[in-house]
Amino acid sequence: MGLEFYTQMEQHLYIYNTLSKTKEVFTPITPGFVGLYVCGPTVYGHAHLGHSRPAITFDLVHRYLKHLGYKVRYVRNITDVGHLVADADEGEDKIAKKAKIDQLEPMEIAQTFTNSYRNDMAKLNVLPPSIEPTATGHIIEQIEVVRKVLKNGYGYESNGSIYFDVEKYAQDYNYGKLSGRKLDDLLTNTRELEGQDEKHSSADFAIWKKAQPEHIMRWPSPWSDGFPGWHTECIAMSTKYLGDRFDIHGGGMDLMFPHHEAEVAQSCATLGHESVNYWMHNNMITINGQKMGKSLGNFILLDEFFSGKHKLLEQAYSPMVIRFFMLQANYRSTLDFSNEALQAAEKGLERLLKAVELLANLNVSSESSVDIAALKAKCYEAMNDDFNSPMAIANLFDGVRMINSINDGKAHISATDLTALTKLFNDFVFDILGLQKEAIAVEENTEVLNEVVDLLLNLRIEAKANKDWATSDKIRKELTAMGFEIKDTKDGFEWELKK
RNA sequence: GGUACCUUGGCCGAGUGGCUAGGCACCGGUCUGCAAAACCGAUUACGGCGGUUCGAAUCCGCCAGGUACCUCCA
Repeated sequence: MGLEFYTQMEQHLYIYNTLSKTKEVFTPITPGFVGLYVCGPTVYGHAHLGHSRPAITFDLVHRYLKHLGYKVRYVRNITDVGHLVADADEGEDKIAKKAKIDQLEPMEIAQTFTNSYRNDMAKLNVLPPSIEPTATGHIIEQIEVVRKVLKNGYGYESNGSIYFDVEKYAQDYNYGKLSGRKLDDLLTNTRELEGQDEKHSSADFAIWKKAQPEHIMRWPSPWSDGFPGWHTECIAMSTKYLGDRFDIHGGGMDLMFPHHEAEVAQSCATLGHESVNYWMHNNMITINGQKMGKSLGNFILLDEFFSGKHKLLEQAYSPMVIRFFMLQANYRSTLDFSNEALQAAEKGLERLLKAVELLANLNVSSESSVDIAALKAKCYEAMNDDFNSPMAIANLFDGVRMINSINDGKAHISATDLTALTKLFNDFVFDILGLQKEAIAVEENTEVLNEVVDLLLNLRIEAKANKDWATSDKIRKELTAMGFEIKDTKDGFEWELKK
């Protein structure tokens, strides 16, 4: 394993870079090491379906890079500053005001939703990042970024707030190179909005905001008591932990502009060069063909998927079904959620995991009628092509058919090939795709349950021996209705409890 | 309104110029007392119109629909 393993793989890993809009060969800055930064959640509510897409996308990236033998430092921030005044929902109480009255600390709210987020991510089997920095923990670093922007002449103060001077910056650098925007278009197409008078230009963005009286999250700075602008947060923390130049920066496509564009600008304005070599953006999610929004009534929390408690959901969907469903689509495509699609994914996942279990029981032959090396090559080829998990999964299903055929005695496999096939499936299904077997629903009294079911099925065998099909079918039918799956075999029966 | 991207069979979703994606559903067959599971096989396709090409789902243009951003906050 390790680096030797990587160098053995003759293919290169290609990554689609938003900067160039092409797939580029991935070359890390320091051989053997990868710095990966991903924009994390804003902790002002429980995680919804939309949060899972970037988390799972970059978990796949993280896992695959590790699998290739890289030592990955994965930084994913927690945004816990700046939003605690008036929220997106006008109708709701302003959290800061409420916080004061109810004796709730804003940090307590942030902590609650941070814990909730981590809990949901763990259920989705998303590996924790190496570093999970908070914005509130890096105020000094952000003030330092603001100071450098001012010192280099790319910012100005206005009534205690500091703004990034986009037009000045655009004279020296290409503002819009990441998102494909043109500054002229931005200036002509921007509508006039209230509260913009502090800015010289509508394209400028705040890097330090003076706090209004009701804003209780505030820090002293040379300019005012206030808080850092959101765009400053990520560039301060990414470069702190990954260096002035690092390999990969990820996030949702919705963040490309202005957030990531502003990061590029601040990087150039403070360091004189860009920090990020590869920008990766995951696409968005729709539900029944519509975008997700609170006003549309299709806003579904992750926990509601897990419990099935939402009016649009016909049933509960386990975290692994959500994960598998997402991995069956390319991360750069929009993905549409529906009950029908999720139920299909649930069955597909079951088929895949069942085949993995069969691997341990396969009989070996002196020769193989299956080509494991070719299968393995196709799986890596897929992943090396910009993390094409749907293609990798399609290849794994070819492997599933092999496994089932061998199990049926219609194909055979040598001991060496079986070892290779088992390793391939363990690597891809568990390590790279990050799937896992579901916890068994019935955990208590399992032994007694086993005995009772076996007893019933043995009675059924007797009935069958007597050709008493009525009794035999009644037992099977009722057990099936309870959620058991009954399979007759040559020697007797097999059963399992579904869900 | 502007910019970018997308539109594949009953459903989801790969695929960038000629070659079976895959999963789920459905149908036929093998197996089974009958089923289930598994295996084998069949069927259903590239939004609309026009163009380039010997040949297009794949390139170009127009139209329709969708998504994201274009504003504060994150």
